[in-house]
Amino acid sequence: MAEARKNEAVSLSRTRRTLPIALLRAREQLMDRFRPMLLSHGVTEQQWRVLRVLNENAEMDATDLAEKACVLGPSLSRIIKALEARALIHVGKHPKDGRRAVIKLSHEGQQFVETVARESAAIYKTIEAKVGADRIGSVLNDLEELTAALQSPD
Amino acid sequence: MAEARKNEAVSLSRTRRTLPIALLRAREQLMDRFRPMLLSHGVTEQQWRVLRVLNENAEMDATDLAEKACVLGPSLSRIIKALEARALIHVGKHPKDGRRAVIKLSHEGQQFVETVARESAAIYKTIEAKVGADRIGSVLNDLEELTAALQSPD
DNA sequence: TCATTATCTTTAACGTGTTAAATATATAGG
DNA sequence: CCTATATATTTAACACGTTAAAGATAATGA
Repeated sequence: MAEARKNEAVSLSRTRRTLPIALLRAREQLMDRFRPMLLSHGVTEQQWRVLRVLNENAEMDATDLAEKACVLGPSLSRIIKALEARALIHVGKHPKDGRRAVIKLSHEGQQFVETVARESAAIYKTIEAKVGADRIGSVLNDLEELTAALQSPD
Repeated sequence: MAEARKNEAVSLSRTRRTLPIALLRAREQLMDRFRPMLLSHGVTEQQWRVLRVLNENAEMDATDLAEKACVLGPSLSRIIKALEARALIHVGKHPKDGRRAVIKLSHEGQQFVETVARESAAIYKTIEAKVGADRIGSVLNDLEELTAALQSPD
């Protein structure tokens, strides 16, 4: 059994100690705590990101919304249909540029966001209590630096 | 424009400075650098994770493989079919437990992993050069601590 | 003005994520 | 031995991720 554990440790150091997988695992651990709540409100994680971004920006076109909510264009097209069908958002056209959509929260959408945001904040607090706000801050700083470094030219 | 930038900064501090989104963004930045290479070899990111884990473990059942490769059971079922159809893996049954599968790399699979692993390592090195090995190590440590804290009881 | 090129959004096709349920085999208790 | 329960894997259904391409509108230049 000591031997088996040794082999496992070796394999972990190879695939697990790699940035993409470490990021994926950490994210799974986190989302496992949010998903049941989102499911109970009938939204997916991605739909929720879109709603939150809209709540902070009043009016956006699809390109900006996709960028800030971290979803791809094709996914956003489907999400917009779903959210519009539930009357959580309004979709119009830009008056000066017929290509652009103008997307905003409906009144129901705003109320929905408030409700879910409260529950989301409560879950985030339990995570903070467990992990430590300082550690979360340090991870966020590291991740921002990492992302910035990857985006820099060359 | 200074005003527009200020608004943007505020919104970023709200949705962007949140653990799930920061993890997602960092991961996207990284995978954008690996995906074209994987696509050129005809494997998805998830299939590649499965192959790598198999390369480090010789023989596994589906449950362990799914856990270590960070894919869900239903996804693994589909991935196994795809990789078996390409003869990159062999799938058998556990001799003492008819429920379990026994999955291992084929000879072609081993060669495939070697080829792709070389290119993958080269890409990882360019990332290391850009980001700094020290920073990567620090992010990995933070993420491991975060994941451990989230998994701890209560 | 007209054709060309660029930009915004959607559609298509296929693979994966997620949840629930089905299937098959093992194990435990009576 | 037989039934009930647990475990391993697959299937189903629906949403998103990813790439490529199509459709629609703007901007550009001859």
